[in-house]
Amino acid sequence: MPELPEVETTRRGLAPHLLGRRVTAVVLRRSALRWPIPAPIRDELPGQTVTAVDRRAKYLLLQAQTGSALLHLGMSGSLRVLPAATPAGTHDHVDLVLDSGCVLRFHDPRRFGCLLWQPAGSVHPLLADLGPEPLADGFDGDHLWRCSRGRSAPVKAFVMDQAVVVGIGNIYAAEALFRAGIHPLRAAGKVSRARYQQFAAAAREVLATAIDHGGTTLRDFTAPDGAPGYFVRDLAVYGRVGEPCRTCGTRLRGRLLAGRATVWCPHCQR
DNA sequence: CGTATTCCCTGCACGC
DNA sequence: TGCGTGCAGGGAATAC
Repeated sequence: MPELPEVETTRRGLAPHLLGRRVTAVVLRRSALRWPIPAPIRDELPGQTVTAVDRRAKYLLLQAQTGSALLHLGMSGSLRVLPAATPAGTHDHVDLVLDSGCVLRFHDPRRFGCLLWQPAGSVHPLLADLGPEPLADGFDGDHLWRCSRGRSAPVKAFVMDQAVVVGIGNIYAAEALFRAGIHPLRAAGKVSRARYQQFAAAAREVLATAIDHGGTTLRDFTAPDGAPGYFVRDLAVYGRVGEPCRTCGTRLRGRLLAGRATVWCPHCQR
């Protein structure tokens, strides 16, 4: 599902098609995804040129002159660049028509995604309280250790909190915790500084490798050229409940944690 | 403030 | 074959 690597894969795929292109029209086949699509997307964006395609956390920002289009893929969203004449299918909610003869098409069956507008010079409230980027300077084990003191929530929920560190969702939390040898149910405040340093390194490695492999495709995700992500073959624990641990052979355990499927190796993770 | 729970939505895998 | 049920999950909203 779209976590940081899938959003970054999308960003990299979109950039060459969008940079320097003018949005000639916006086609809204649905007025709201998770939230109503604000008027400036329809009224202000057409005629403007895309000057940058950025990512912050799991959000994509298409920078234009008077503001930025802010996109979130939610659970099932994907963006494709297609020839303008390509007929729209079910759940193809929005097209940004480009002066290149292509359209940027937003497809999202479950409609947990969003398309919002951020006026130039302002920061959208959704972006205001986000934690550091895990692949940038400013994120390390000490940051996690300091944030976690006194927190009794399970460490898995803690590292998925976007105010603590961004971009880590259910899949990559499970994978990074496995690589760091940390049990997902352990209280965040009881995890040592050294363990958080291991986790930070593991998270960087998992995210970077997943980006190299074009993300993880379980069902819906595709890159803008339609390609699936191949990191699914590298998953050590996610989706493997009851199967043997690839390190020690122990049967992987699973349970629901804060509404999320959680998987771990009872031997390798403490 | 922190934590746990609910809800939004559709498609698909199940079991009967 | 078809129908009901449960699950998938990002993250805001809500309750405590």
